[in-house]
Amino acid sequence: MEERIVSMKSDFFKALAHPTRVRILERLAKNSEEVCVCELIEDLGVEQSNLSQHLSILRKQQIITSTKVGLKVMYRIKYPEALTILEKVHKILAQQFQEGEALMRHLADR
Amino acid sequence: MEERIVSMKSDFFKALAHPTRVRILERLAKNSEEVCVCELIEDLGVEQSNLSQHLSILRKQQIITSTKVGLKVMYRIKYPEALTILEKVHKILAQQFQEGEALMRHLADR
DNA sequence: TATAAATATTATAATTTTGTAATATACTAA
DNA sequence: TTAGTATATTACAAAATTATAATATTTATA
Repeated sequence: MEERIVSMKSDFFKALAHPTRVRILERLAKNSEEVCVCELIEDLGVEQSNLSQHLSILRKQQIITSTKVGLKVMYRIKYPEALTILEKVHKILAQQFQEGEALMRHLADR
Repeated sequence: MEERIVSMKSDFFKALAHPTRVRILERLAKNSEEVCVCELIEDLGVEQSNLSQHLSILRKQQIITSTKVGLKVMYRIKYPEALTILEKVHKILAQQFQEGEALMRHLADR
């Protein structure tokens, strides 16, 4: 049971473990209103099909939700706590930058 | 450049996106002291080689650090903020449980 | 009803991640 | 120096993730 919770936590992190999905959340965070898929396609510059799959992954984790309005589908963040997690990661990276570690490590692995 | 930061954020989440790595962090969080690899092997019940690789991934992201003491290598959490992130995820899951969503979704995808 | 627009789903090949097994390294003690 | 202990690294096959392309679904409108 504890086993299962751990697995659910790692699933949560998996949902955030892709640049496009991080960008989706940051875009939704910007104007805390709903954003339609069409606008996300424009702003993020990714393929419609690809974006749709990434949205699906975030939706399954209940990090975002959507409502259909006419032809369009509007997405918004469901758990604002997810945003504070993103902010915390940003702060950790900032700290690592100060110590000169973050960028070097990042560059090393490419 | 912003592009690169987004990529570093998703790399950070990737480091947490595995049950064994979540368990490593939670084990290190328990007694906020150092823990040797041998103890982690015991407690987590995973292969030595496998554990070592997971430790390596967390080390690269600077989430943990190690010091060698004789034959043993002691690990500890480097950025305590990483733990608060884990706690936040726990709270989000708890909320989702209350709404009856979390477990169902988890079970559905197996 | 037929067409078009917006989004989702499916299939699939390429890439990445993972676990196991084997080997290597670093340190201690005899 | 030799043997033993603790941990890391490497090689590789299996499993999971990803992007692209093709197709399907839903809704609006002519």
